Amino acid sequence: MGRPKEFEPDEVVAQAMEAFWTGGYAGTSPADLAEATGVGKGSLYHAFGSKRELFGKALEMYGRGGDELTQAYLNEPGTAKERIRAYLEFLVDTDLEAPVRRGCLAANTALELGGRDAEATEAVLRMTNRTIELLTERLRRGQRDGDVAAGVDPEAQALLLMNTIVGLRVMARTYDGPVLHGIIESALAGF
Amino acid sequence: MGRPKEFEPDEVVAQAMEAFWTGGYAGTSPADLAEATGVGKGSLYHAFGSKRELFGKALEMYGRGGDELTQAYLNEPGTAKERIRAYLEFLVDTDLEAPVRRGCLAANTALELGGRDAEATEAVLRMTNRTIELLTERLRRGQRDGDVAAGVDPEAQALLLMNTIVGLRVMARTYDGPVLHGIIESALAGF
DNA sequence: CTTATTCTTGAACTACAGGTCAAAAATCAG
DNA sequence: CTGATTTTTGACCTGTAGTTCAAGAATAAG
Repeated sequence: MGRPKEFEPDEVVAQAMEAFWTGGYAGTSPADLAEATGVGKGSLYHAFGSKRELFGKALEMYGRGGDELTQAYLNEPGTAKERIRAYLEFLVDTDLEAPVRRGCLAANTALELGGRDAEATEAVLRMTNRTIELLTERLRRGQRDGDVAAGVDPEAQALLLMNTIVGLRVMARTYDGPVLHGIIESALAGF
Repeated sequence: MGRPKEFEPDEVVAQAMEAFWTGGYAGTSPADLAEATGVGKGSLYHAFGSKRELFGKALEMYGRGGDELTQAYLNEPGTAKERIRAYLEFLVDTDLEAPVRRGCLAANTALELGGRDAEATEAVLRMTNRTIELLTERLRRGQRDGDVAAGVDPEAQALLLMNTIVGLRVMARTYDGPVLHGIIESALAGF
């Protein structure tokens, strides 16, 4: 009973996520969030407790989305290298197509809050570790399928790829498509 | 004539740079800057005009320092791979040793202001381009000296290295030494 | 010493961040 | 309809960001 909510919490979190993604944590004010979500400031506080908690939910949602996306890309038919290339190109291209270069919410958060906010740091760490895990698995499968050389260390290579991805998403702030695609090709030449 | 300044502008810029490096642009208030530099808020404004202008000077100083450092590391005796390894390890180690993980001012700025502040974006671009240039030259010299394979494309490899560096400095926010050094070794295996 | 000039200090100001709260509105149980 | 419950709304509050400014202090020229 009681008055029913006039919004879908998940939808609001999704819109808040977009706002934080574009503006950063500190750079997005409660007023901004109210405008982005169409929900009054008071209601947001009533429903989510604080700006920080809402950000937590947004980060979580981002992690889930990224996980699904990574799996989807890596599991489509093709060799490990083909699928990883497609994944990296997707990341870079969506970044470049966006009206505002905003990179990766996780990387942005790592830089903005890393070290200063334990929970956020952990959340980011979980996401990157998960991606490394998925990449490692995909490389292992590539070795079983015979399209990745047996001499490759899947975990080390996955770590290097993760590092490359993080780099790309920062470089996407200042460099353009051809440069970024060139980097992808160079990175893929390593295995 | 007139009353003499009670501080060395360069010293103040250096201290402001440290403060911005640690706290980010938005995260460092005029009050913080006054405390970090030991110069009154009013004097800072009198001498530098605005927080943004002071940040500009700090970025510039950071760029000069980075440039010198890069040259120093790359030009010491050794093969290209040895010198680049030493350079990357230096970057990672100083980052890890610092009481506060603060990464790279340029990368931090790219993420915080990239796209939103044209001047800052350009300043960052100049720095990375300069580093790429230095790496390219060093690889070319390696080819002349015979310690880098002729088949390597110096510019492409330098771009990839730059991307790796950027990645490392973000990853340094959440990962520890062994992981980061592993990434360095994997990255160096590529040429 | 006077004057012009430049710097310092601290108060003051406007704007907005982040958050709270009381009152009104919407629902359901009885 | 009444009461209990939950949400919405918008006013309101405290603190701080970023900046400005007037007054005083330190210097050099004449």
